[in-house]
Amino acid sequence: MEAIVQGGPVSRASISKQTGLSKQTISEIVRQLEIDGWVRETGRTSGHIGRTAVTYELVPDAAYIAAVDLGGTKVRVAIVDLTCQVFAEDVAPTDPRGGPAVVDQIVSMCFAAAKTQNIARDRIRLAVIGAPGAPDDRTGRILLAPNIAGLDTMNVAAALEKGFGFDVMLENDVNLAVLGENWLGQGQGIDNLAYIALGTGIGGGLMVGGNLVRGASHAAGELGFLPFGSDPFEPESLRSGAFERAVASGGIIERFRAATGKTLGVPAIFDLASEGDASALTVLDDTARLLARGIGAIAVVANPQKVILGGSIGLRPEILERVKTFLPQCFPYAIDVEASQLGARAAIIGAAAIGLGHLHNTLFGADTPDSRISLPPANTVTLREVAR
Amino acid sequence: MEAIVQGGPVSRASISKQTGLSKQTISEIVRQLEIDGWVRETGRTSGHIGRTAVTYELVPDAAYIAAVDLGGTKVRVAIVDLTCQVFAEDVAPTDPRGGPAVVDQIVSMCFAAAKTQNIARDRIRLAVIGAPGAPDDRTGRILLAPNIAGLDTMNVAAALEKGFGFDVMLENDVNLAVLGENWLGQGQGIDNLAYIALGTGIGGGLMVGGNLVRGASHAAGELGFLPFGSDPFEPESLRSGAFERAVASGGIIERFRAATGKTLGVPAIFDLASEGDASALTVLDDTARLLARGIGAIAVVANPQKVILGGSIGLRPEILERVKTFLPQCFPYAIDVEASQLGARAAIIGAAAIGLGHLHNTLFGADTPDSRISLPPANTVTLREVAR
DNA sequence: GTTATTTAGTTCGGTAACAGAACGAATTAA
DNA sequence: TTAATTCGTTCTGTTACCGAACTAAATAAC
Repeated sequence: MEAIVQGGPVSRASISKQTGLSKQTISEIVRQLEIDGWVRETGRTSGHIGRTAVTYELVPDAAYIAAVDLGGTKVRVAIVDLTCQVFAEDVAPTDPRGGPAVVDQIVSMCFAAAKTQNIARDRIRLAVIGAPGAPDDRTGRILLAPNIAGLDTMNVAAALEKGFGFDVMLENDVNLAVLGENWLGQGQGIDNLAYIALGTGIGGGLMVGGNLVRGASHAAGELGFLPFGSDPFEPESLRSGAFERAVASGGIIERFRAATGKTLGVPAIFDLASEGDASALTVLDDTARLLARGIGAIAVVANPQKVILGGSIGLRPEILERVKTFLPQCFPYAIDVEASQLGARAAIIGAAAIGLGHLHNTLFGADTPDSRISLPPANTVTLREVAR
Repeated sequence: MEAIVQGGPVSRASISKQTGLSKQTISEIVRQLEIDGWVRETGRTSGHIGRTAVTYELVPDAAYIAAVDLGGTKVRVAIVDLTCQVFAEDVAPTDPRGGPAVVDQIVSMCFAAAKTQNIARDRIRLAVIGAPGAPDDRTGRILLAPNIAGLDTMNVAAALEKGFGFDVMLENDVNLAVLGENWLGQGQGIDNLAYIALGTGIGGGLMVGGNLVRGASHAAGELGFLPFGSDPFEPESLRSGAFERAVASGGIIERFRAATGKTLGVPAIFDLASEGDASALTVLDDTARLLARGIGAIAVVANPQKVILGGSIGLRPEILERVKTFLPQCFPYAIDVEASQLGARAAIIGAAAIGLGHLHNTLFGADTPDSRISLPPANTVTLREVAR
């Protein structure tokens, strides 16, 4: 029934052709789905030779998914239906107490958002939570997430499932971002895709052969520890990452301070650069050179077709244009690099992607030939803002 | 029928338990395989309560595979049976004319090796060729292989299939090596595995989630272009790789020459180091530090559980012990690093692995849930040398 | 030695997930 | 109006399994 998910109104004969299954088989399956309430008739085709066909579509509000992007400073939630239409969305500062307080915050924000649209709680079937660090499937803990207290000492997944009353999936937030780009962003249709989030820190998400790369201990993409930018053998590099020290906002501020004696924030340094300040321009150049090298390192290992930049610094056009200048100077073949158009919403969209794929699979018993996520195509999806 | 492949003599009831299929289904399948000549009875179980069972095994010589490791200087071929027993093996210098001459050389070496064991040509069902560079599935060419002339201007796959008279598969040689390690080497049972071949040059093979990483243009693993070791913005680095210039044999020789004024080959430098020569020891230390950083870079992107070192330099114990010292100094968490025990044979074994997996799949119509290769377990496999 | 228990293997009849063939239904084209 | 095309249903069939029941053949217990 991927054919119904994959397209808008569709006839049974059309599904038969797309899937190679016989018309009688498709008729039977669609009959059952209609009885169960998952699909409905939308009308008939017209304007072509031959008998007109009855068209069917997925019933969008048969179920909803809660998508959450949990960050060290903010938490963003959204309620989406089976066609990924966003019915409710909210952003709030992350509860600084961490642990159970954050769990409670997530649950109540989701249910509050649903309530603003009169979506009953029992229509929400699944929640997907993107969080910094490495979610541990076996223990339900979130490891390597120093920005939020208490998540590595409790079973976050179980607590969320208890609070929500339905299934919860945890995933790294940058991994969700690359999924979101792959689904609705500039990474559509690309099986080998990298995403770099550069801001206060730096992290990466990677898809290889259409699959997310998590790694043996879910530590893939910890780009801050690339062994260049500063001396990787220094103790400070072991703690916070040789590359992150140099390329993220702290490194930018430090390089500007070393050149000018002044301590400014990153936005102010970008402002000075746009006014032609020589030191600021040099700092941006050095940042972009480092980022180009980081992109080269990813390309050497995994050969992505495209690299998408996100994060407060990664989204800056000044950085992208410089990276495009420097990358060909330090890497032997062309790599497509773009700034994310989804921006801060990439992870939410990725969460919705995982949730929809999971829900579709469990509802329709789909047996995908690999672990690729099967989703509606981008042109059937609308992202509708709602007033908060 | 993976159960038969996966174990030695096995009873139908045992297969039924392993696979969850019913006894009657298994009986029927085994009957058909026996009729077709793929399996045969080996005897009966004994010494347990209940009826004794008839045991079956794969008929090893029902088919053979030709495994080939094509390098710039040598070509190594092997003929293996369905249990990966090596019946014939040969090594020869690669024909320097390249192109069609190399194709002819491969074909004739394989058939000659088979003839030494009286294996009829029509018993060989498949050839797997590992070559440097990037095999292009669409055109049958091998790109990025400067060491062997003419492979990027002809359809190598088609020429080999014409010469052999059966199917041919092409794959990158380092990718085959990591597969070999994953199957019969120290990477057994590891889904996230990296292999580094360091000698005249450097290359990497990577498995993520049990799958080979080839990348968008099959350029994954070109470790020579990691952006450190030397300045990646220098034109020479763009040509031959900033990292490769520094860490491979050319870089070792150059660093020793710069320190001593003498030009020696790599083996001689290692000899001097074992005699306590301070400059030679420093050169080895620097090489290992660079290699440790390279391992760190792979770990940052893909988080492998283990890294296996191969190649003439990578196999040196002096390098491994230094890498183990330096890696914890520049990377925040432990990575298991080992020197390959398969050594120069890793790629041949990987070729046999791919060939066997492919053959098993086509013969038994196996529908694996993902693209993992299904192979006999290591303990049923013998690598038997034959006199040449 | 006989009986009880356990495990292997076969037979019989059945289900689920499809499919080919045929044909009626409903539209446009000639 | 007829011909051609496409949709959808009915009827019958195939394949890849399965449960239930039973026979066969071994060890364990008495």
